[in-house]
Amino acid sequence: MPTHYTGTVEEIIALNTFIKLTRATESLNARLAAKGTLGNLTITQFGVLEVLYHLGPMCQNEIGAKLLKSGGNITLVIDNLEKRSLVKRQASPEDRRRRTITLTETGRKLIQEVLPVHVQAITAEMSVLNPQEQSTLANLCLRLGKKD
Amino acid sequence: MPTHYTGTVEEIIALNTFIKLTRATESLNARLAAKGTLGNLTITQFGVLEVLYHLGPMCQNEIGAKLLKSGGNITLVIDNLEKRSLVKRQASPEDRRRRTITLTETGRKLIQEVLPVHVQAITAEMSVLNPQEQSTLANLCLRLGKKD
DNA sequence: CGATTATTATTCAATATCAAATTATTTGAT
DNA sequence: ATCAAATAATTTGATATTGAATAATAATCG
Repeated sequence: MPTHYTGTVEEIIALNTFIKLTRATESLNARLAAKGTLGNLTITQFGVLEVLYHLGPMCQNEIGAKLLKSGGNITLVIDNLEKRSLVKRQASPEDRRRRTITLTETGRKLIQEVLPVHVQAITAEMSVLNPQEQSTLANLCLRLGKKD
Repeated sequence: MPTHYTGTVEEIIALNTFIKLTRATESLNARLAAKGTLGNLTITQFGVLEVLYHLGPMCQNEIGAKLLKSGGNITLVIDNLEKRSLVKRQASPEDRRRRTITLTETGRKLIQEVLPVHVQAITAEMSVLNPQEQSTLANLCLRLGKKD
């Protein structure tokens, strides 16, 4: 029904699964964005603050690796966060190529305030599946996402 | 382990599932992009050609609804496809606000050529899960993506 | 009929995103 | 120790993406 592609049974199943996975992720994110629980942050900005909050200061490279984003992208996102004084760049003493990124007090306060609200929103959206179903989904996704 | 957030069991499970879902989708797409099976098309351009190929000519609005993209975005993507002569805009006779988008012969040839290769790549990536697991995943995602 | 409302596409401004090129620095091998 | 290769950040150019504003057209309702 969703797939109009003609191919082997294996291909139809794979394509159908891929499409549903993609659509679930996109529509979930669209609904979360519509709820406005991200506190005037983009998804990626939120991700950067969140990773700094939970894992402590780190260089841009590491942030990019955690979030699966390119270096050039992280440079821009950090630029925009820095303009709003949510993070700051510091020279790294051991390696002068690196800039260590730290949360400012403002940044910490913001993520502390926004995170629980956003987690609530995620929890509400996910609740169409019961905990066991969610765990099943998480495990399947974990295997699919491997190789990172 | 992946989630450093402190909250209720329900929240932890939901957040963990959400993160794994997001990462699976992103890393899957990154690996597919790396394979270069998209024939010099971006994901969205591919999506536009694919939907026109399988569902026939339609106006930009409809394309946007299918792909969950904004109107402004579709205008630009169609612009870029039109520059490469892969689609063309036609005035709609019944409604002069609409532009009907049609595949050109070049566009049809391209998507016919690229689609099977890309489906193969998707099938290969999905094959870490057996067909039954894929179906389970598809069903869970379908329920999660509802409300579109 | 005529005015209000809705819909379609476009434009604009801001942010995201990647890949490729560049610069600065570090590391490793000889 | 020196030189080559690797790594970190930045810049640039192209495309994506949204939301808001606008213009053109259509539909509705009083």
